[in-house]
Amino acid sequence: MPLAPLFRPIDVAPAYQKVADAIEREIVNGRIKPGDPIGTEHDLVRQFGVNRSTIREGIRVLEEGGLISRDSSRRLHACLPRYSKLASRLSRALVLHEVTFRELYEASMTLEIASIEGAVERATEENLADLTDNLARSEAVLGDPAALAECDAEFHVLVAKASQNRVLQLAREPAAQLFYPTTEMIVTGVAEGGPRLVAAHRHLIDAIRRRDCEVGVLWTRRHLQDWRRGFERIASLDRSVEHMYMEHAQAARRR
Amino acid sequence: MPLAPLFRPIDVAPAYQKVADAIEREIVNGRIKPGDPIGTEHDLVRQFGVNRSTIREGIRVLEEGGLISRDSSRRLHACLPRYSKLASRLSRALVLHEVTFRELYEASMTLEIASIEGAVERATEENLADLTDNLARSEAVLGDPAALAECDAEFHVLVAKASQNRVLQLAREPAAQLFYPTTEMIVTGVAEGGPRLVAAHRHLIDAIRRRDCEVGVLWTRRHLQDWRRGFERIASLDRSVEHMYMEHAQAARRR
DNA sequence: GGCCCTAACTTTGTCGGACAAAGGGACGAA
DNA sequence: TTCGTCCCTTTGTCCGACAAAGTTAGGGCC
Repeated sequence: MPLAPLFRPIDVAPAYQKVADAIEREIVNGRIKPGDPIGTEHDLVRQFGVNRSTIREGIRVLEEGGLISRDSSRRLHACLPRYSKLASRLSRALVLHEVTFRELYEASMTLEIASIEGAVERATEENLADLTDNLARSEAVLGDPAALAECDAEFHVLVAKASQNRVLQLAREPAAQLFYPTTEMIVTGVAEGGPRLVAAHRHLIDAIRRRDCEVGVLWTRRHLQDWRRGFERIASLDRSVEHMYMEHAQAARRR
Repeated sequence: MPLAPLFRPIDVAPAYQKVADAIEREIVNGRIKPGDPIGTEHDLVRQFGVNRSTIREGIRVLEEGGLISRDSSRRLHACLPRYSKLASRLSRALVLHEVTFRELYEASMTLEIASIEGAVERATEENLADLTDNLARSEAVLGDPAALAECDAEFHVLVAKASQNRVLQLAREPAAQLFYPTTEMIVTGVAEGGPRLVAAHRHLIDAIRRRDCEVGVLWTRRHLQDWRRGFERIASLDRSVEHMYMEHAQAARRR
């Protein structure tokens, strides 16, 4: 029979990690609210009793995690992590794991259908206005594949927003970010691609406005199947997402 | 008419950020492969021509992003970001955004159904063996809510794995991590909770083995509805996920 | 009194150097 | 060969320093 343990495992984390953990704890448990100032590096040096270099390493960790950021005057304050930034981390991970477009397609089918269902059920007038505005802009840039692809990405973000479900919003984003560059390629290569894309968006807005779930789901399916058909003219669905696609995700992250 | 621009915007990012970006680029575009050594801090000092403090700040950024890590002897090497670690960042974000359990429930319903559908279609013998093993362990710890909740979380990770869709695996994880602590509470508070949970798992494994999609979806629905009923005995679905839940996610991240 | 401009102060980003602790490798002894 | 020891490297941390950019305070001007 083993002895009752006398000692707890000791915490051997490096100091910068402990600094980051301590600040993270205060933010996550709500004692520091988003927007609250964190104090200057010198303040933290005094509070934690470690060197400024150590503090700065801890700050980098939190900054990268999106928990704190620097305002225009570079002062530190807590903030709400932004979905698009976090999602781009995930997109990056998916690329490194070499997921296939088939996985992307299948997951997106599920996620986008769930989004439209939520949107049909709960979209507000404001959501609809945003979507309509997006549609108008899409029509205006029909001849510009890059701009159209960007509009398409934004359209689906808006649909997800209209679902009023932030978990869904977050869950769909990583896959969606990887779609974006291929959409541009498809619209460039397939003549009827642009008009079909915009037509699908119009039907989706209509379905949301009329609260017609079935039509919404139908057109989401068609929209994604269109993407698939277009993509398969270029490459196989079983191809893994390639590294070049990351450039777009990186650009999106900085925005 | 505006003049044609003579100059490109110059890059004013701080040096540590440039260091991180440069290394990230090499990893993401594949010139440095997961597992490859990055070199010592001193090497990087020489290569980038900046101070070691600056290099170290850049390293922290990449480390937090999961792109590089240190092995047993603390040497740096590139690595594949781990889903569970990234997902816990997202879980943390969801908590800070104060998402409701209703959002969590709705999104999970979609994601877990998609997982089981994929698993029914594509699960391998090995997946089934893992699931069966998990079931056995669950039965063994029926009296221990914390252990059972952990088994439940693992079960659904295994189902997602069996779907062979890594995008789905990643998408479901943040929401799933937030479920875990409530499962423990429910199993503790509701006497028949544990047995029902294990029974549902048994039916799910059975459905996967027999490739019976309908039954799989049915039991996933029931399983989640059970959770919902249990949860509603404790609190309203419209309550936002609270800060205390993060403690579990944090523990999971370090693992 | 209110507003603008300058000067002093703060804060950040970066640098150079320093040292203890821990790990790895080489070298010699058994 | 295996073991133990010594040395070197690497990391984590500290100290002090400085330029650039931002902030604050004070004084002069309307």
